Amino acid sequence: MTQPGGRRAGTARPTLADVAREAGVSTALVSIVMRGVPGASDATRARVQAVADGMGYVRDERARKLRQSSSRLIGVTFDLQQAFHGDLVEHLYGAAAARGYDLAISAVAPTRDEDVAIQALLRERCEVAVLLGSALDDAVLASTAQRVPLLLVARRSEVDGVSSVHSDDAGGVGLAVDHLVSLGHRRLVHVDGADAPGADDRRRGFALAVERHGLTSQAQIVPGGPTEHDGSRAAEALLYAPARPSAVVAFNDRCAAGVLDLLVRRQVDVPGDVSVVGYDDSRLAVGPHAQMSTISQNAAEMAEAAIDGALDLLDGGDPREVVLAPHLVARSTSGPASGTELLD
Amino acid sequence: MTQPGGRRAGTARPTLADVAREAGVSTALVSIVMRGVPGASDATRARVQAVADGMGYVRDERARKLRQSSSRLIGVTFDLQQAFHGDLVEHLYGAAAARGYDLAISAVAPTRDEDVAIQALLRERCEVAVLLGSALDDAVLASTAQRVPLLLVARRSEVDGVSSVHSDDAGGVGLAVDHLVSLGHRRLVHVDGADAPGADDRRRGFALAVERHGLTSQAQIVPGGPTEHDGSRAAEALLYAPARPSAVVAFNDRCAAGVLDLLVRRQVDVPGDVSVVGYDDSRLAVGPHAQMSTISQNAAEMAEAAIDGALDLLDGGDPREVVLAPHLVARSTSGPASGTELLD
DNA sequence: TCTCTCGACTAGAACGTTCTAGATCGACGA
DNA sequence: TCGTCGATCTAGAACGTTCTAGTCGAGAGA
Repeated sequence: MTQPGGRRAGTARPTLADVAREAGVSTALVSIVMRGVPGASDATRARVQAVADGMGYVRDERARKLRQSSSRLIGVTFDLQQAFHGDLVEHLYGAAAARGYDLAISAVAPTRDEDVAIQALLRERCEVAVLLGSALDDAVLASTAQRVPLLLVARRSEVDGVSSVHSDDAGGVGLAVDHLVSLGHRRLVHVDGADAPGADDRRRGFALAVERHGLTSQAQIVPGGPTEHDGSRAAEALLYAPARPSAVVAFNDRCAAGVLDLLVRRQVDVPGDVSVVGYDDSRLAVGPHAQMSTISQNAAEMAEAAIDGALDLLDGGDPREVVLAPHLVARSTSGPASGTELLD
Repeated sequence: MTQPGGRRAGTARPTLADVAREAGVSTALVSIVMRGVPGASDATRARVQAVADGMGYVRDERARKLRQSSSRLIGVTFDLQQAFHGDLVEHLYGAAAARGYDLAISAVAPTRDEDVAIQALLRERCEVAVLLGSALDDAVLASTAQRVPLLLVARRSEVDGVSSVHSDDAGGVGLAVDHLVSLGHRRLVHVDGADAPGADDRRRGFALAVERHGLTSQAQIVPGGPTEHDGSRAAEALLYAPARPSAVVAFNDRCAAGVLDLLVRRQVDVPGDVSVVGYDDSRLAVGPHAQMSTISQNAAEMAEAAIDGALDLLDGGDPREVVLAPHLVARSTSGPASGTELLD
């Protein structure tokens, strides 16, 4: 007994034809009414709409997209574990809807490869794929770009034919350094992101910024990584360093959270003794356990730029790289340098 | 110039008909080969496959699902902001694939209502909808259930015709209490979840458990909430309480993180002076800043149960409630009660 | 009165699959 | 020699929508 009485109500969903029969008109007319396009009188429009509502008609997106010449569908891959991706996806929904496009989202996770996620999108026949923080290497990106127009978000692309939207990582770290220097800090340290995407740029940005302020000799770059654990480990090492820094610029918020946690545990006053600045303005930054000063990438702006870039690519525009300006969000983990700092 | 030369390569994706023409066979045969079903000789199978690969053929999932009597599609709504939902979605992918089903995921976020997310799934014609931690009220759930079989995850359902999979919240809190009592703790406090889903059950579970241990008079339930901030606030109040508790059972991990953060800031030793147990075993629990003892809901098991329940519903099975046993994960925020505790 | 236009509506062909119902053909047993 | 069978392949109809190319009146202009 697979189909009989036990079957859920409403499983046989009404189609255009059902509505048309009920209303005594053609399917084409119902289609016109449902889409809200001109071609029907107000009277019949109202009548058909009422019948459709009464029957609980919901259009079949699959059939619609199959028929339409363009599917008006944007594919998005994102990492389930990354909070910032969540923010981006949320705003992508809005940005796409505003331009009359739908989103097909496909998740990436430890047990679900990026390839698998992209393949699923291709099968959905999205017109363009937006990859959030892709970890694919250039060769794979290039071959994927043969199949579908590609736009990378939060990652740079050197691959021919692939657009990208990312923030100015070097500049962002520069903002953090400027902020700390303006608070009187002189001994700055950067806990870097090791080989994480964007780590090179942020390292470079730190080096440039401290040089700009003439503080290179007092600055230091220590090995870190993208996780709390990396931050924690790096902070521990710093505590035993001969000249303890007065301010830390971490690779990202998770790393900064690790740094903060260790400092708090060791009774180091933040920001009294040491200031800490993160990067991303993820949800980690706004918990009460860390009203973290950080560099914000502005997910909404990034999402808008991504959708714009994707549609431009669809219109035959040339691939391009959009670099967004990040901005500083000063919260409670950064403050004036202590007296001893100012003296040296 | 919308279509001309600038167009991305590969935009016109090959169809079954293209492959068939190229290989000199019928579309039906290509379909047979692509699906890997019997009905083609090994020789032609290999030849057609080669042609398809050469042309970069990818099947159109939309057309396929339109044609198939059953779409073999499971719709899932999840909250982009909740880490545990991410874990669940990951395992849902696996569980669905193992049973030959695809997943259509639709996100819920502050700017994207659950209604909107569900409507999108209905348009995709999924056969059954799995709602993670739905916040819809019973009336809306009931009317939605008229349109598509419904299964709630991580939430109880009193609604007729709706299945659910959730863990035994009361029992889980009981495990936490048992654990703490076995470590010698006597003065227990529960920072509750206010009106968050599941908070009632957990509150009840705490009351039952302390009663079971004959500790009701020394136990206390204080108002909290589901966020770090709530936990922090509650912990602050506890520090000023006349009889400081020796162990805290928090509503969830975020709440526990808030508690922990405040305790650490106030130089309260965890678990030396106070033990803290969370609930969820989310990623929050495993950061280095809090190797948190917690109650784990086991996302993988829950996802399996959800898919099983959803497919059972599809097969005409009666709606049912599956209650999973949570288990304790003892990490470093819970330890033996201090001497003073043991004396009283 | 005859044509012309315009609004309201419809018939039927797509879209790219899968499925049902054959067709074709060589082999094999009687 | 003939029918039968199984393996291999194909024609054509679905699926539910949108789109193209109409039809049909009614009113306007000549």
